[in-house]
Amino acid sequence: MEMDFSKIDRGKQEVSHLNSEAIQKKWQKKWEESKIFEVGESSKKKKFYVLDMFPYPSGAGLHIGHAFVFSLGDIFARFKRMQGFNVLYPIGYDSLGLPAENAAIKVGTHPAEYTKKSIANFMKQQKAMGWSYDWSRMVSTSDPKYYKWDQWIFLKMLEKGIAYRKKSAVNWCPKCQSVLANEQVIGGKCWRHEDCDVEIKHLEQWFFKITNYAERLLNGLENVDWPERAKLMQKNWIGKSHGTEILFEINGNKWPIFTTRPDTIFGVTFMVVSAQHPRLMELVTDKQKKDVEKFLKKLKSVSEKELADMEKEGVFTGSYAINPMTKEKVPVWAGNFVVADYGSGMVMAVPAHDQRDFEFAEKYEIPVKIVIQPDEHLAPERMTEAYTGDGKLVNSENFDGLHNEEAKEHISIYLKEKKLGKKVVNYKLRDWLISRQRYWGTPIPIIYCDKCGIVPVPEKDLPVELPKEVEFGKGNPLATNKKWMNAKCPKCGGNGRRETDTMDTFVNSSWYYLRYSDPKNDRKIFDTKKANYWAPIDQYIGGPEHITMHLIYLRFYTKFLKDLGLLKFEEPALRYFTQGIVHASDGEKMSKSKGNVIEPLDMINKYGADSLRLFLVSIASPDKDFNWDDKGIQGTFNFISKIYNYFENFESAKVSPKIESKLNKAIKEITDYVQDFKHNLAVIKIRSLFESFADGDVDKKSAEAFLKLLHIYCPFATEELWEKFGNKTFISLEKWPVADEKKINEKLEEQEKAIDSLVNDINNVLRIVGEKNKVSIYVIPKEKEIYEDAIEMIGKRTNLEVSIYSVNDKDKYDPEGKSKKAKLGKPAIYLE
RNA sequence: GCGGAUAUGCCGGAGUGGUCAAACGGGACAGACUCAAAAUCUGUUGGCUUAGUGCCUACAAAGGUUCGAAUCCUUUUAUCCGCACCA
Repeated sequence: MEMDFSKIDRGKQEVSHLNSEAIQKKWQKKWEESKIFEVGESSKKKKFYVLDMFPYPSGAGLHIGHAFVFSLGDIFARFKRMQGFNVLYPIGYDSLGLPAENAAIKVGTHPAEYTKKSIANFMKQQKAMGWSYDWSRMVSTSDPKYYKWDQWIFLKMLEKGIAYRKKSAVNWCPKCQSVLANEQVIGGKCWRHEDCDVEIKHLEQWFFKITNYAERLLNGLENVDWPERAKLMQKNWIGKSHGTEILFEINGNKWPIFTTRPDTIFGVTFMVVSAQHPRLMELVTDKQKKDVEKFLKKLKSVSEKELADMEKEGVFTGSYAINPMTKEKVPVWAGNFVVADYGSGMVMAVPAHDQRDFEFAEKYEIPVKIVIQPDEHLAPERMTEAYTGDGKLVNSENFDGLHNEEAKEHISIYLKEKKLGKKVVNYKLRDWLISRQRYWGTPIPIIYCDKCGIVPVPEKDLPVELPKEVEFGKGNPLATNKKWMNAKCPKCGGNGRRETDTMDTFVNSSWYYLRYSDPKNDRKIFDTKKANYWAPIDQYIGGPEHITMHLIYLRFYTKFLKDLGLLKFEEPALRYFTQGIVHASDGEKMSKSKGNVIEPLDMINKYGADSLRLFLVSIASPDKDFNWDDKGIQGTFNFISKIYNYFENFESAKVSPKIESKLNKAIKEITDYVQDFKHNLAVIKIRSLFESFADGDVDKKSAEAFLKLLHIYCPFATEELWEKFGNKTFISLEKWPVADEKKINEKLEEQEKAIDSLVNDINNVLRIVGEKNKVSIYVIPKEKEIYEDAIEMIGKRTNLEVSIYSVNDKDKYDPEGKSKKAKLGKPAIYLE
C-alpha cells in the first residue's frame, strides 16, 4: 500500500514528545532511584493498602487485561497517596503453577528458568506502564523462602485438624494429569481446559477442612464492601440450607439422611445411596453384588459432565431401610444422581413429591405414595410429574390434616423427641482438595514412614525444596527423583519416602497479601505487628473469575491465621472491585488464533503509556466488559497532545472566578468518581475542565491543580509538565486538590448555559434563513454584562460579526424592531 | 431448570420520576485554517417546521402506576454471567 509519509511524519512530529520513550524512561528512572513509592510503618499518615491480584508470570508477557486491571490499581494507589495516606501498593508473582511447568516442558527448559525469564519480562513492562509499586517488597511464590511458609501453614493446619488425608471420589483432569478442587471444575470441565471433561477417580488425597469455616465465610460477607454479585456468588457457592437429619435403620445400623422435606417422610417408598458413597458395599448383598459392580463399572467410564446429562439410573443393593415413622421396609438403591459428599450421601426418596425421585420410581416401577394433598386432588395413576407444592398431609398417621409447612416443624420435633433425627444445617461447600500430581508447586511437607505412617516434616527442616532434577512426562515428576523422595523418618529415623504431590497453586495466593507486609522475614511467616498494621487490604482489585476460587480461599486462610492468633481481623479485603473484560474490537475474545490480540507494548510504542492508561479507563465504566477501539485510543492520544501543547506554552493569567468555579466543581466531582472507580465519568469532567481552560484565563495554581487531577491517569506527561512548570518536587507526591465549595459559582455556570442557548438559537435561525454576516443581540439591561463578556466567543462560534444592545438603548440598531422580543434570560436577535 | 445482570441515538456509553431528543467520546457531514492535510478550531448529526426553542416519533416489546416515565411496577423477548440432579 502506498502511503504519503510526509503527512504522517508531520503529524507525528508535533506530538512525538508524548510517546517519546525518553520521557517515560526518564521518570521511570527517577521514581526508582528516589524510591518514592517505598513505604514503612513509622509514618504518621494513616495507612491504606491497595492491591491488585498478583499475576501469574507467563512467557507471553503482559496482555491488555493486565494493562487494564493494574492501571486501575495504580490509579487508585496514586489517588490515595496524593490524598495523604501511607499507601502500600506492592507487587509479586504467582509463579508456581502448572502453566509454567507445561510451557517449560514444551520449550525444553526448566520451569525455574522459564519463570525467571518471564518475571524479568513482566517487570520491564510493568515499569513501562508507570505503575507505582513498592518494588522493595516484591515476592515470588516459587521462591523457597516464600513457599516455606506455605508448608508452615500446612503443618499448622495439620496440627489443628484442618489438613487431613482421605480417600474419596475426586475430580481428575486428564490434560493437567492431576486432580482438581471442586472450585476448579467449571461446568464439568477443567478450569484450565475448557474442552476437557473432568473424570472421577477414587484416590487418597490431602484436603483442607474449609467446611469448618462455612458459617464464618457466609457471615463475614455482611461486613465487606464488595459488589453484590460477588457476595451473592459466594453465598450460593457456600450454599447453606436448613433441613432435618433423619436416622434410617439398615441391616441393624443407623444411617443418617438429610432432607429439607421432613413433611414427606410418610411418602418414602425407597432410599437412594450415592454410587460414589465410600460405604456403598456395606449395603450390597451377595445376591446383588454382580449387578451393582456392573453398574459402577458403567459409571466409571463416563465423565462428570456426561454424568450430569445422564438419565437417572440405579441398581438395587439388596438391603432394606426401616422408615423410622412407619416402620415400613423400603428398598435401598444405589443411584447415579445422588451427590456423595453432600449431606450423608444418601437420600430418602419420595417420588410423589420430588421430581428426581418420581423419574426414578417410574423407570424402576417403584410405588408412588401421595402424602401431600393440594386442593386439586392428586392420584398416583394420573400423575405425570411430582407435586412439589404445598398442601395438607394425608396418609401420615397423626399428622394428617396439617399444612405441610407446619408439618415440617411438627415432624422434626417428634423425631427429635424419639431420638430419630434432628434439625441440621447443610452446606454445598466441599473441603478443599489441595493435592496435585505435578511438579511446579509447593511440596507437601510430609514423610510416609514404613513404621510410623504419616509424619509431618518438622518445622526446623522447612522448606522442603523442590529438587531441580526430575523427569517430566512420566507420571508424578517428584517421584522420578528417588534421592529426593527417599527420606529418613523424622520420628524414628527409619526409612520413609516424601509425599510426591505438591499443593494446589491457590494455596500460594491465599496469604500473599500478608507476606507483602514483611516480605524478607526468614524467621517468621511475617511480623504480626507489621501485618496487622498494613492488612487488611483496603482496596482489592481483580477479575470476577476469582470470586468462587481465590477469594474463598483467601478468606478461609485469613480466618485460619486469625485463629492461630497471628491476625486481629478476619476479612482480608474490605473493599473489592471487579473490572470488566477487554474484548477485541470485533467483540470476540482476544486470542492468538483469531489474530485479534492487542499488545500493550505495541500500544505504548505507538501512543505512549499515558494514552493507553487513560483510554482503558475512559472507554466504559471499568466494571463493565468493553471492546477495544483503535479510533478511541487515537482520540485519547489527541486529547493528551492538546493538553501537552497547552501546558507547554502556558502563560499564567490572573485568577479568574469563572475558572476557579469550574475547577472546584470539577475537583469535587472527580474526587467522588475516582473513589467509586467511575473513571469514565471522571475523565469526562477532566475533558470538559480542559475545554474551559482552553478558552478562559487560567492562573498557574489552577493549571497545577489540573495536572494533579490528570496525574493519576497520565503520570508521565504530568511529571514532565510539572517539572516544566519549574517544580522541583514529584507531582506523584503532591497533595490531591480539595474542592473549595465557596468558589463554586453556580451563577456563572448558569450564565454559560445562557450563552450556549443563545448561540444555539442564532445557529438555528441561520440554518433556516441561510448565510448572514452580522447579528444584533438585544438584551435586558441588567443582563448586558453577561453577554458582553462573551461577545468574542459568540462571534467565534457563529462566525458572525456581533453587536450587543441593551433593549432600552435609544440609539440601538434595530431595523425590524426585534428587540421587543427580548426576555429575561432570552435575548432577541436580528440577523442580516 | 434455578439465580443474577443487561437492553438507550450510526457506534461506544452516561442518565435512574419532571429542567431529556438524551452528557461525553468515536464516527460521519459541513465550514475555518492550509499548497494540502488523517493535526487544530467552529458547527451539524430522529423527523417536520417557524426569524427562535414549537409539534410529532423515540430510550428492547406490550401493558400498568402517575398530573408527568428512558427512569417505578407487571409480563414478554433477547443477550451475557454464575450454579447446575445439593434431596
